[in-house]
Order: sequence, then C-alpha cells, then structure tokens
Amino acid sequence: MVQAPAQIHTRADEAFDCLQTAIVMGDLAPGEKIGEVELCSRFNLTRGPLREALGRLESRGLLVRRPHAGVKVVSVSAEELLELYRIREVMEGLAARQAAERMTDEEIRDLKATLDSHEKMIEEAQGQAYYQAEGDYDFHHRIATGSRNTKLAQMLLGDLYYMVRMYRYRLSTSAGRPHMALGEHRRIVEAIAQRDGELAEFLMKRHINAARQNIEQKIQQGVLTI
Amino acid sequence: MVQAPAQIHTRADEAFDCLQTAIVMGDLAPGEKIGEVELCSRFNLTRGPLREALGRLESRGLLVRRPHAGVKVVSVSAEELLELYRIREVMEGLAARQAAERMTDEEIRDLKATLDSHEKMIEEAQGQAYYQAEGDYDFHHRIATGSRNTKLAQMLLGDLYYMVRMYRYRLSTSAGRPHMALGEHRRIVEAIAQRDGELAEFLMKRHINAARQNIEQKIQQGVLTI
DNA sequence: TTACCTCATTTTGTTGACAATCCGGCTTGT
DNA sequence: ACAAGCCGGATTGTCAACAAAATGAGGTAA
Repeated sequence: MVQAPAQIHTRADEAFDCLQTAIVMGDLAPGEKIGEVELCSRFNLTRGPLREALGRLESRGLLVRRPHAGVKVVSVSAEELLELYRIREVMEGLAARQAAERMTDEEIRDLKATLDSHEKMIEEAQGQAYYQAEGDYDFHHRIATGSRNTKLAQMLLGDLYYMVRMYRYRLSTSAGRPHMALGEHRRIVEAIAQRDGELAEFLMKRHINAARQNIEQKIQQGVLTI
Repeated sequence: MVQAPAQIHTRADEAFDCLQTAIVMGDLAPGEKIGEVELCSRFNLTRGPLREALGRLESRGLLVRRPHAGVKVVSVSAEELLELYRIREVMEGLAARQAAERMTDEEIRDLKATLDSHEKMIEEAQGQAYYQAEGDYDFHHRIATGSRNTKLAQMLLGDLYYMVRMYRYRLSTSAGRPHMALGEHRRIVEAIAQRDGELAEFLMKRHINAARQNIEQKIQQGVLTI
C-alpha cells in the first residue's frame, strides 16, 4: 500500500527507494554523516547507482551533501513540520477543488468505498495508528491524482508526503484524531460528489489546518521532542 | 541575476546547471531522444557526473527516462502551463502572506527599491520583454525567500520557476503587461509593508490569476502554438 | 504484399580502479 | 602550555572499460 514497486528495473531506482524509505522510517539518523561505502555494503550496491540516487535525494531535500565532505541526512525541527502543513493546506485545497471539477463518477465511488473501509479499520483496530495513517495517506493520495494536475500530484506525492512522513516518524507524531478526521474526509468527499469545488477546497484547507493545530498543541504540551 | 553560481565545485553540479538551462532555454527540443555520449561531447563531461545530473533532472520532472531506452526532454502543452499557474497562485499566495508576517523592514525597503528600478527599466526599454521577465522573477524570488518557509522557497525557486520559464520559452510567451503587473506588484508590497498578510495573499493570488487569464486569452486567440 | 521473427548494432547500466580533496592527529615554534 | 602549520589516512569525485538490454533493419514465410 505504501508504494507500488511498479517494476523497479534499474539499480539506481532501487537504491533511491531503499534510501528514501530508510530516511523516512528513521533508519538513518538525522545529521548522521554517513559514508558511501557503508551505504553500498548496507544495501548491496555499487557506488555508481548509489551516487545517482544520492543526487536525487539531495534534489528532493531529504539529505544535504557538501562536496568532498560526505552526505548527511537532513535535520528536522517541529517548526519545519508546521511549515509543511501550511504548504499542504493551500496545495491540497487546490487539489480538492480541481478533483471536484475533474474526478470521474467512478473515482468518486471508489473514494467513498475507501472511506468505508477506513471506518471499519478504525473501529476494528481501535487506536492502531498505523491503519489510521495509511488510510489518511490513501485518501489524500486519491485526491491528489484526481485533480488531474500532473505537476501538483507530482509535488504532493513525490515530495511533500514523503517529507511529512519523515517528520512524523522522526518526531513520533501520530495523527491521533481518527474519528474526527474521518468525518472531515466524508464531508470533503460529499462536496466533491456534488461537484462543489469551492466547498471542497474550503473543507480540505480546514481539515489540514485542524491537523496542524493538533500538532501545534502537542508541541506546546511538550509531547513532541524537537 | 538568473542564479548565483555560488561556487560550482563538482562536475555533476555543473552538468546539472548546464542541462537545466539548456532545457529551459529550449536548446534541447522537447521529445528529443538524446543520447548520453552526445551530451557528454556537447558539454565536455564524462558519463558519470552526467548520469547523476540526469537523475536530478528526472526527479524534478524536466525530463523523462525509460530504462535502456534513453532520456527525452519532457513534452509541454499550454494546458500544463495553465496548471502551473494554478499551483503558483496558491503557493505564492501563501508566500506573500508569510512574507508579510516575517520579512524584515530592511528586506521590505530593498523590495521597494527593486520595484523602482523595475519601473525605470520598463520606461527605458519599452517593451523589452527580457527586462520585464527578469524583473518579475526578481520580485517573486524575493517574496519566496522572504516567506522564511524553507520548503516553500525550495519548491518555488527550485522547481516551479524553472518549469514556468521552460514553458514560456517553449511557447514563446512573454508577460506582455508590464505596467499593469508593476502596479499589482506595488500594491502587494504595500500590503506587506503594512504587515497585512491576508491582503498580501489576496493580491498575490489575484496577480497570478490575472497573468494566467492573460495566457488563456492568448491561447484562445490562437497566438500560442501548442 | 504484409506480418513476424531473428540478428546485429547502438546505447544504456554497471563495475572497478585512479586521482583530487578534506579531516584528524602530530609535530614544532613561541 | 598553547597555537599554528603539516602530514597521513580515509573518503569523495572522476574516469574508462565491460556487460546487458532495446531499437531497427533485414529476411523469410504465409
């Protein structure tokens, strides 16, 4: 569910995926100055493909690289996570609006079905943050692709979501408000089904804004380690 | 003004910059299936660094690469340019709002001075699209960095602006409304100077929306070749 | 004549070795 | 004793050769 492998042919792609998940899942500590040869032995590849993957990761801002000094995983802070949510708010708002205008009826049906399955998962696995998170990503993923805006979907799915996941793993932040989020999701889908782009945008922005405020609250309570 | 070289040390960075500008300026035709060795001889590099640069370019969506089949510059369409403007609208709106909240007084002074110099340039070089475009990029560049939102600035400056420039070179689209744009810029800066984030966001969104409608109009008039 | 299959060439993907550069510890002078 | 300069080790950046895969041409069969 996390990602469709989709025929990983070249070693560089493989390296890229491995590294990306390793960074996102926190297997590579932030600020850790890690050598190329060590990475090679760790993932069973050679330096050529690895180097290419490193370039891509750097281009996406998941790691920084000083010439002749090695690579290190990007450092994170809670403030940056909040900034990320500010970006999500406007971009996913746009995605929701365009999705309302462009999604096919079938896609909307699938979206509704997805929400139903999420509801069941939440009821069954009460408090299992994993399913919540995955369901949440699934929902937002569908909206992004449904916008039919190639670059927008690319930026959301290719950059922002990985970034958000990384921050949340690092800061050990779970969504923490499953029922409320599900209700908001339902309302967004309703707006999309009624082809009300403006409303869908408004609801999506409010939804993400609420999530951001939830994180902000946790920070103020000192729950989050910066 | 286009970009600060900032000590291009490694060959891969050099290759990346060369390729990027070549793609943006249209020296490499869209859909052109170009070989690696040809690129090497053209830019005096070897395949190692080139390959790394190619990966970065692909990651940014400036070219597509099928395994064992070669790379080709991404094809463009006028519709995609409009979609890009839709993204710019919401993202730069956010940038303007945050810039109004966070820019220093000195930065705002510089921004005003920049506009003054733009006005002079427009008056002197009447209709010289080059200065217009450069001035426009300079303005938006300052707003993006002034937002103090690292990821937002990175996405705007690193991805979107290059993309927009590429499309506009390809479609031979010039801004075409210098005085009006300058007035809109002035109003945005005023709002920022008054620390009115909401207004700055609104004005910026309207500004980019107007630019998009301008392009849309040209398309309908058949001026733009798709 | 057309469609399909085979094969050779070209191009990409990968590998290992070479050279340039930086970091840490040591020596040396004040 | 402390600071500055220097040297060795290690790591990164770069290069050229090898192997695998796909495209295109050519031939043969229906």
